[in-house]
Amino acid sequence: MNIVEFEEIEKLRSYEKVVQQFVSMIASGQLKPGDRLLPERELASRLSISRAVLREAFRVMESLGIIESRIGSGRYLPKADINLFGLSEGQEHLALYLSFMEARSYIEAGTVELAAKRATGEDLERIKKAVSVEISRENFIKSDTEFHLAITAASHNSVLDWIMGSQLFSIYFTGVWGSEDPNRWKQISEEHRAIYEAIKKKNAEEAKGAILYHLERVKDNIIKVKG
Amino acid sequence: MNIVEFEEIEKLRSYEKVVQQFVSMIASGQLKPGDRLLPERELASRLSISRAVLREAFRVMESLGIIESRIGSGRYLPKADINLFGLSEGQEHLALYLSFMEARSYIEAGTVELAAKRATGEDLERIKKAVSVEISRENFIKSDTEFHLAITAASHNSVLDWIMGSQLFSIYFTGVWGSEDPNRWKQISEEHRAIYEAIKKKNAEEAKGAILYHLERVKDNIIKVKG
DNA sequence: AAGTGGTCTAGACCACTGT
DNA sequence: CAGTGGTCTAGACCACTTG
Repeated sequence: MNIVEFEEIEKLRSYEKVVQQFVSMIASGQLKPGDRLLPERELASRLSISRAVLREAFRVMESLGIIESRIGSGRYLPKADINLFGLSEGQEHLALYLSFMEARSYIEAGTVELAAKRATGEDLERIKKAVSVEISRENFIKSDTEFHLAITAASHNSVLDWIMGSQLFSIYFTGVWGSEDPNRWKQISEEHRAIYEAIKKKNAEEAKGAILYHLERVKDNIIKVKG
Repeated sequence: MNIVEFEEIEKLRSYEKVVQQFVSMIASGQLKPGDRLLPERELASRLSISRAVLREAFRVMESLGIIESRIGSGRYLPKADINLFGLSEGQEHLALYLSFMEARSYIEAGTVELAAKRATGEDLERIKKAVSVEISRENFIKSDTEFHLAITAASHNSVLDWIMGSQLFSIYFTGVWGSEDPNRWKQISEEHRAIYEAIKKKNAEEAKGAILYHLERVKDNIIKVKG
């Protein structure tokens, strides 16, 4: 996984910018499951891009499962299974988030376990650096994401790497789920540090326990705030 | 995840057919890491499709990480170390496959655990049906894939569903890893059945143990044959 | 019937790479 | 310099869904 360096980029292709724009609208909740997008032709003119580029973006989003095209009808955000977590209408957003956290608990149980076994000195440096950053409102998403991707890289498994770095996952990582509570920021730092220490000690079981605890806390915190 | 019914479909969009064609060429080893594809304009005329459709296909493959576009140079299959295929080469080939199996062990530990908790009668029917098929050389990939996707569906987690059903995973599922040994087919059926029974009993721990055992056996079998 | 996605045509110009 | 991807234009026709 590449480190996301916010300074350099900006050389994205047109279609990638479009995807990012939609991804962030989904992440922020401006676009919700079940919503219908504007017609392709109209969207193209509003965004000042050609239909061709817009369609490239749609294809990618389609393959990510974040939109559905229905011939003769339009493009939609797939409806979420809200029943699952005992949620009610209007909480589809939260339903998706809980599925995501659930999936992460399995996937990251894997990445930390492997990281504990395989992390090189360089890997540990990157994780340590991510842990050292003091969390603030501004850098919350960036530093949290970097911490989890640093562990992923240390797991040296290209498939897990692909999953954690996928555009779909970035929807959640860049979502509106950041905590506003400075006390929670401190706790997060401590939880991250515990994971780091366990990996450094090459104690896979401890690392696994630490990340599961961390993800559980993250989830509970969101439910408390949004649920 | 939708059930793949080979009888009905065929109504794929043009770009999906193109993606499938490339995916199967990668899975079969006709295309290898480092290979350069033909120029976009030439490929379009050879496949008798418009440049626009071909580009849609390339965008999707790009987002899957299975091709890279280099302006002014061409499109390439990523080199072996970072990439996710190489299914017909020697050693990297195997390393990649092991990454995949490793990732699956974590992900499917999740899907079976959740399936044991959440599977509906309908879900169990689908899994049972998949287990009931007698494995042969012809249906090996299809029936094995269907079994694992049926469990995934029963987990009722859209994120895990997306991962297991992704085109990237299909490269491995449709790869050259099928066993040729009829005795092994029988064992696979038994292992599948054990997983099914555990899910049916809603015994998550047993289901987890059963799938980890199964995946371990699959892996060992491949190493024995290909390693 | 109108709206919308799916696909195509037949070009064009730019930016970049490699020789 | 020629080749190649990135993007665009300005249309067109078909198949399908919805009212």
